[in-house]
Amino acid sequence: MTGQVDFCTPKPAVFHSLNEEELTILRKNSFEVDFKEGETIFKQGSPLTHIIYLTEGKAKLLLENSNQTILMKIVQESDIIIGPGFNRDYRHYFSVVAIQDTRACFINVDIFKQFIELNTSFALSLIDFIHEDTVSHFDKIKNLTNKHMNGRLADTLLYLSDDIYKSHEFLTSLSRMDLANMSSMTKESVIRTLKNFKEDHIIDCKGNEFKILNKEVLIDISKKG
Amino acid sequence: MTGQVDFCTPKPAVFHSLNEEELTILRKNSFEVDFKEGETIFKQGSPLTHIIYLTEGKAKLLLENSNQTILMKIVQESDIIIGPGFNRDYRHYFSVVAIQDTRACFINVDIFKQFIELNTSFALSLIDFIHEDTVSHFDKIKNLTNKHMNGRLADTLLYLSDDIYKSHEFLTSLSRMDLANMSSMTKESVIRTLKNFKEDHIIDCKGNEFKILNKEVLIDISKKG
DNA sequence: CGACTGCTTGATGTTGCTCAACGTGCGTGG
DNA sequence: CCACGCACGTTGAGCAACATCAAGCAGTCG
Repeated sequence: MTGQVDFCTPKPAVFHSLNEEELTILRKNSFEVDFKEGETIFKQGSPLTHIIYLTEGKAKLLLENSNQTILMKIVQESDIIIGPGFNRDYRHYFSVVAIQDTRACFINVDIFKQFIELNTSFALSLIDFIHEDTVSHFDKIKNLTNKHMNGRLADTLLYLSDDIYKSHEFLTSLSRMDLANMSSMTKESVIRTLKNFKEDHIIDCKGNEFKILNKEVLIDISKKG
Repeated sequence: MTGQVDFCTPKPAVFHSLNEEELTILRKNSFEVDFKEGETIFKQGSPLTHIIYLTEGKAKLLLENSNQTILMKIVQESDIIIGPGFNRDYRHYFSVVAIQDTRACFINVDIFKQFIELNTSFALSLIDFIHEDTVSHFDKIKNLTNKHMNGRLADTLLYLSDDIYKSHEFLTSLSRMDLANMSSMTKESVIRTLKNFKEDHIIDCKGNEFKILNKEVLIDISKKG
């Protein structure tokens, strides 16, 4: 952590439901912190004292385990991060680690809870937001049980291209191991599968630079599993 | 569907947050329907017009797919079923099928939404409830990526024994195929693994009757994967 | 009684993990 | 400056886990 700025601007869509008065309270009770690439924003198991959203940069959301790490998703600007520990055991159920230099806004959890108690349309937006996550969990579970390595890695590449880097060509700071944890395979299998995709001219990659050459085929592989 | 009774009693814990007036509205806007074993209570993809909870019996919650079915969990008396389509696209994201004769209470979805808008402590309970589900999804994802068949089937048996039938000895209407869909394996593998467990005197089973003989070992298998 | 559904078993094939070895770039300390 | 360790990337061989396929069996329902 290198910097700390007070009064961050609340960007996530959930906050659209707040009125001016509430936004003022929010601004007064939140602050920003800068993280460098690789730094942990918060750690699974630690106390959940603040709700967080990113104002800049990207971070990976990790489900950790003695044996294994699962990369659930990449969070980026305007993504709000509320774990299932909120209002329950107040613990973090996952870790969040910056994959770029990142600025995060911290909102005191009690203030956040007050908004739910005072503003029902905020509560409703929040429920919508959590449900959006639920759908992605369903997708993840379906993919894990249905798809083979080709399909899962194709999914990961399409996710990075479409949702995160928003280009068919991107430079990422994610390692082969990260891609493996995203697709639930070993790093060796990631390398082998990428090699196959390259040989079939579906993608091109050198180091951390990726190019999607034939998106249709990639989508096809993702669908067929 | 064989019967229909008006004015069901709201049992799920979420409703504890409602006051007398609201409970009256709830009773007036809900009704019960009886289902026989095997009948579909609602189907994935169909419109979500009612929130449901069971007043009697048990049902399986299924994520369906062209190739595969995933049995996510068993719902039973007092479990409320709110899908992620609520307040979003109003579609069901999973199917629910009775595994016993079951009575379900249907609550109009608009009325349900009104409660969230009028009663913030109800909204907060609901968020807690959805978060509870999120934790179970995390567990499912962890299990799928970490554990081998032995561990996954041990999980399923412990879940049925501890959470559903609440006895170390139970008779179930779930088929071998259902157990397979719960543990994401094939029915053949379920049969083989059950046989191994029997040979090691960890469980005993004849047809649909199950007995857990050595719970400690079963827990151990579940942990080790 | 015959068709059907669910259960069981064995043989066989595939997927993808593990392990081991090696290369490469980068930072650190002598 | 070089030596060294370390993290990451790459490749190949062998093996364990698990699915698929095929066949037979038991119970049940019209």
